[in-house]
Amino acid sequence: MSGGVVRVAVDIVIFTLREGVLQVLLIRRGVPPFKGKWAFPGGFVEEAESLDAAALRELEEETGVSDVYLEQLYSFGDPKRDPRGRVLSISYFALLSSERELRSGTDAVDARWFPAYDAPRLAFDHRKILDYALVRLRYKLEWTTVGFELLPKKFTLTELQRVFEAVLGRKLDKRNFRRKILKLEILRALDERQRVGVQRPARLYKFSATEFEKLRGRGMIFPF
Amino acid sequence: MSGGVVRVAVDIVIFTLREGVLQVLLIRRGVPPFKGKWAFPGGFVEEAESLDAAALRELEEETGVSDVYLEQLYSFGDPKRDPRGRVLSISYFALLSSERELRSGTDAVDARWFPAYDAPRLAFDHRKILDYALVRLRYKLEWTTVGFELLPKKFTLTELQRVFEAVLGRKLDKRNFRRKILKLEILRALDERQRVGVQRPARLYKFSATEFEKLRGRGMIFPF
DNA sequence: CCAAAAGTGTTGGTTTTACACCCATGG
DNA sequence: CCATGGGTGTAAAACCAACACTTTTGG
Repeated sequence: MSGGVVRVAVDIVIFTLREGVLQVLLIRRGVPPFKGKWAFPGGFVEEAESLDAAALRELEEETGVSDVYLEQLYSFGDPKRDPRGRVLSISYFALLSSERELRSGTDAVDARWFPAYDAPRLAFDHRKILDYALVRLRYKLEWTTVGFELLPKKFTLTELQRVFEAVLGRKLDKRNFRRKILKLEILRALDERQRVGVQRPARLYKFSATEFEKLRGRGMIFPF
Repeated sequence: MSGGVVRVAVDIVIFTLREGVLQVLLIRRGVPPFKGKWAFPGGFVEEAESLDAAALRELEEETGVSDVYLEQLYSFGDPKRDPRGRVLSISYFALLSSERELRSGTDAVDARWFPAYDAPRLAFDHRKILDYALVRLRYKLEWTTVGFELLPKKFTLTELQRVFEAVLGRKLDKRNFRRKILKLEILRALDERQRVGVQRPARLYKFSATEFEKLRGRGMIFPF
């Protein structure tokens, strides 16, 4: 029994959709190293705390949100990634539905949303983490149901399409998109409508978890 | 700056194909905890060593093989997963081509291949790691080109089909399988043949990386 | 000539893509 | 009656699943 002793941090890539743009939450570092640079929210894992619990705790501490979609992304362990010494980063990615607000205590100067595809220079190796998170998000959007996590409980089909377009970075055909989504039978059409502008109100839908379970059974949803 | 101090280990799920069966390498633990139980090869990450380097080193130390397909799988950090104290496990999975032999020094009593879908009881939380590795392997087999890593440089289409069948756990149609693989245009047909039994010799193929690169460009191969 | 695995096409159903117009609403 | 986004169908191409016989070889 041997082995070097290491400190372990979690870093969380939090995505949301604002004004039809995929955005990521960054925090400006107030202390060295990389003081003044933008970085992902995160922090050290505590004694007797699981990795998932640490990620949830940091998320809650830094943004005030809980009960969000969260999954482990990758572990970065280059011995030189942190100039302070050996720090392992277990990265997570989280999806925040577009109607949710950060805790108002979160100082606007220190925490800001940036377009995920046009982020500033990042501290540490966080650029690599972001790239990896984007790959993962694009992939999961197409093959799983995580896309709904970026929307409120009730949403229109056009809003859902905007999520796909913002993440994938390309326009989709409205008719084909609707046919494909509806054929999955994972949405429940509501009687309610929503007026967005001056035009015809759009029907609202909600994600139907029971239908989703059937899909999992058919092996159509990938578990990671 | 704070944070609990943790020891970090890598654990490696090594798959290969023997006699048409997907197998996984296990090592019998000679010391507590879980003395006598089977576990994945692995060990502690050293000072100034990256996670990937640690995984490669352990692989080489415990099996004598190097230059294999290796990718990070997931990090397990339940604080109670190791009775000795806080040990993080960064799990990896590796694919060994079927013709490669372990170092003969590897004692047959202490290191053995087991059918991956019928493994014995495992130490620590290694059962969870194995399940996760199998999910990942099945998925990557269908969507990437990792399948070739389980075969020698030159192989017949039937051998390739056996890899798919062993990993996916179901029979595939020979004609459909061949059409699908050949349509990808990632194989180069060789002039050589290989006689396996008494019957008609089978044509040999090799994986063609240049064609593979074209596929990546078309977005048909997922990068993880 | 027998046994064994290699090799090879067709058809029907499903899925995907490309594409354009009418509808409901408020002002 | 205009502007705006909501909502809808069809046809061609590509893809997928099911299915059986002939070929080559050594003994």
